[in-house]
Amino acid sequence: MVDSRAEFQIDALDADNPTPLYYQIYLIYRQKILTGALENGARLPSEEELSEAYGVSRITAKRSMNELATRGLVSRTRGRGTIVSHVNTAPSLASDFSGFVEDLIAIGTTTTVDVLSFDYVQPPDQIAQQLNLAPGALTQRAERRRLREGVPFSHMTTHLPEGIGRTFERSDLSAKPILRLIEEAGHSIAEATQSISAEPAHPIVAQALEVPIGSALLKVTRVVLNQEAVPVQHIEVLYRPDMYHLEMHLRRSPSEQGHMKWFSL
Amino acid sequence: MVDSRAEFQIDALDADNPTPLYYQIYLIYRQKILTGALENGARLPSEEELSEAYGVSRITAKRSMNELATRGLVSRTRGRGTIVSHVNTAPSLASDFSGFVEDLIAIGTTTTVDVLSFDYVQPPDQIAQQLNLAPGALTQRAERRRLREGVPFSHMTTHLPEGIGRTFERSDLSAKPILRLIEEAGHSIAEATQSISAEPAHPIVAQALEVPIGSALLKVTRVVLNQEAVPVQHIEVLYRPDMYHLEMHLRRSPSEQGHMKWFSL
DNA sequence: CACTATTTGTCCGTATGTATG
DNA sequence: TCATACATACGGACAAATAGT
Repeated sequence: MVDSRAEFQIDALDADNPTPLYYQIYLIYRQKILTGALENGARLPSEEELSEAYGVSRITAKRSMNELATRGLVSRTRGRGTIVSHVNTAPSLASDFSGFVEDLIAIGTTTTVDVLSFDYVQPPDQIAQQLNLAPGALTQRAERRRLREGVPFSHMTTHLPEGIGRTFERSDLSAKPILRLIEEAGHSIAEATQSISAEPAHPIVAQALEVPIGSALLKVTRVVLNQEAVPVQHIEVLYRPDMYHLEMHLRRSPSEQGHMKWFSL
Repeated sequence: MVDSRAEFQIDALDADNPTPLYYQIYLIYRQKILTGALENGARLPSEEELSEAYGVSRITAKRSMNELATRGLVSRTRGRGTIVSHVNTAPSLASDFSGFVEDLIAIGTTTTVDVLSFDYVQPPDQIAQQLNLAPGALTQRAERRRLREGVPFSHMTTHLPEGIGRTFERSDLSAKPILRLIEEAGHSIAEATQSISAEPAHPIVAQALEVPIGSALLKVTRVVLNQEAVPVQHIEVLYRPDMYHLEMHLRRSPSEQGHMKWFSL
């Protein structure tokens, strides 16, 4: 029953969280600007209003605004206030489920691939299990990064059974989609199971995607099977939410009209 | 070409991020424990190893471990080290796309609903547009929270056109699924468009979901249409990734065998 | 033109939190 | 545990630019 909240009144910040207050407020408005909730030219609350709304001193409110200003998201002028000075140039790519991003040459923009690491390792238990591997078996682990117009876009970690991995080289990974390499190794791809969640950016991933540590990423984990139902690939992809999102269409199944059942298209 | 990285070497923490170092390290291991990457009984690195790996003083490393200990995630004993003492009791709920979570009375566990706020407002432009409303039209905005076994699970913000909203009361929202209320208002639900992304926890949401501000949440935005293709609901749901994820099965479409096309089941 | 309200810029002193050796 | 350095946050006070009356 948390209802003591007027029109634009905002509840107190998290006191348990040691993240500085000015930074928490900075993050809130940064998000509003990057998601387009606050458009270019929009005026932010005054320092007085902010300190009122969040229950902080004016100095702290000011600092959060200055943080936005030094990163070029807003411009500030005495007597005029704080104005958004950021044009949302790159609307986030959308993907429906008709194709993997692997093959997104769509939308006119091209993406490039960086291979960040490439080696053969004993995979974590969970991955070994999902790939149905014998204990101690090796996998080819590759970390790659996809960029659109030079901006990092997604971070992919793939594990392939060693037998498949040995059929190609590190350099092939930046040239061809990995699913094509698997097919060239003689495995006809048939189906996949996919899990979608969210995860904070690990320091390594944060660096690769050029986002702050701990910022929210969309996570897709997928196990791909060949026609004999043998797992041939485990992939975990972390997407920058400001550059990518999934879209899908659901339609109610006629036979289940009374039961709120749906299926996706 | 970021490849300067040994086996378990971990890169430096984010210096730009003013979040305290001990807290950043705490969050990293908290995540590993909650996601099950570190299972109950597993041993964490020693303070010495941590301070080495992250480039911080031993005191800072110690503090991050103590933070885990005071929250009951690990237990620490002199000479023995730091041991995970957390059993992953509630494996995260999975939903395929055969049913909305609205009606997840499945899996034996029951969920309850809190109504956090309930009012009539002029919606943000983007929502007004997606609901195809005239400028200035009102919507019923309700913020609700879903809990499983007392633990907050998801935060839902719904907007309904005023005409539909007026057909029921605030108290109905905690008793019946909202889609059922819409149907009782005479709208037969036919299809929906859904967008999936990730978002950091806003202070208000963080409080409602009992997670740290800024932690990663799974975001699902859905517009539901009735049989006449008129939008009847806009809903934005934020899920705790440790308690919920989406799962789906993809099968290659036979006709597109050569083009890496898939469709979901 | 002055007058006023608004809003940001700058400065002080002090208390507390973070991180180091 | 201690001493030290630095960052964060507070309240208060005053200056300077902007916009409207």
